[in-house]
Amino acid sequence: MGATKTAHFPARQNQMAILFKALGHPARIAIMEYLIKVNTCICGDIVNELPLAQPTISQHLRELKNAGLITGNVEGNSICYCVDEKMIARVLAYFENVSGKIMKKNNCC
Amino acid sequence: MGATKTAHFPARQNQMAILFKALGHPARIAIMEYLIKVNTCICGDIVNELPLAQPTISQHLRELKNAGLITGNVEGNSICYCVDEKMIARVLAYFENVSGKIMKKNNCC
DNA sequence: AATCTTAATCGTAATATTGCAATATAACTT
DNA sequence: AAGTTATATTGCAATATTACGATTAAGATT
Repeated sequence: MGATKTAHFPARQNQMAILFKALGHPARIAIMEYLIKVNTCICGDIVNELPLAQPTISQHLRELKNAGLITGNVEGNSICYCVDEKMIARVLAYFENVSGKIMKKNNCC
Repeated sequence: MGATKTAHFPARQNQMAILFKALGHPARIAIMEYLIKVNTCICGDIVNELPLAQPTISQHLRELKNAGLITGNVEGNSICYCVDEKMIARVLAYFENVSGKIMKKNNCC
């Protein structure tokens, strides 16, 4: 006991959870927002931008990349990271769907 | 070391991270989706719906409530949980904003 | 080639999360 | 009041996450 019972849930729910989990840390929110702000891809600038050590940033970048939220392209010496629009669109679509279902009626307690 | 350096990030980013973190578990996604599906508020039915023990569900419900994603109202013997539309709307707005900023131009690597 | 720069990886300590059995609490039922 | 039902809390084991110093890997620069 202690590990998430991933196998007991449908793949779709697991996938959404992976996306949200990746966004569930202020450093990773900050990285995403910075990437969106500067648009053109950045790498080690993030280390200068955030109050965390380089290995920690690298670790957070890997998690965002594993979740599919960003991509990293080797560019000579450095690595160029950028937001993956498709994933953002996917999360947006999820909430639009959810939001629509709630709005229908919410005669709750 | 080991704890998130919350104090080093702006409150807004911390708040968004709390919301996403709460959604970052398949059981909590399942609970949210179930609540949305049945609309009218439910309590212990969730225990029958999901493959987790009652204390575990109770714990997940508390986390969703702490994040502000659901509300729980005492109704006689049982407790009636429901989705908080305001929070869903807030997350939706976040992604609409983010999505709009990305769409502008994404001439990335 | 020696050095510098950039970023990943390794190892590890501190802390958080997940899950559940056992127990507690609170309201309802008889 | 005693029993039932519904949910929360406690305590704990297993596992995951967070953060970083030290090191490594790989391309760039001199």
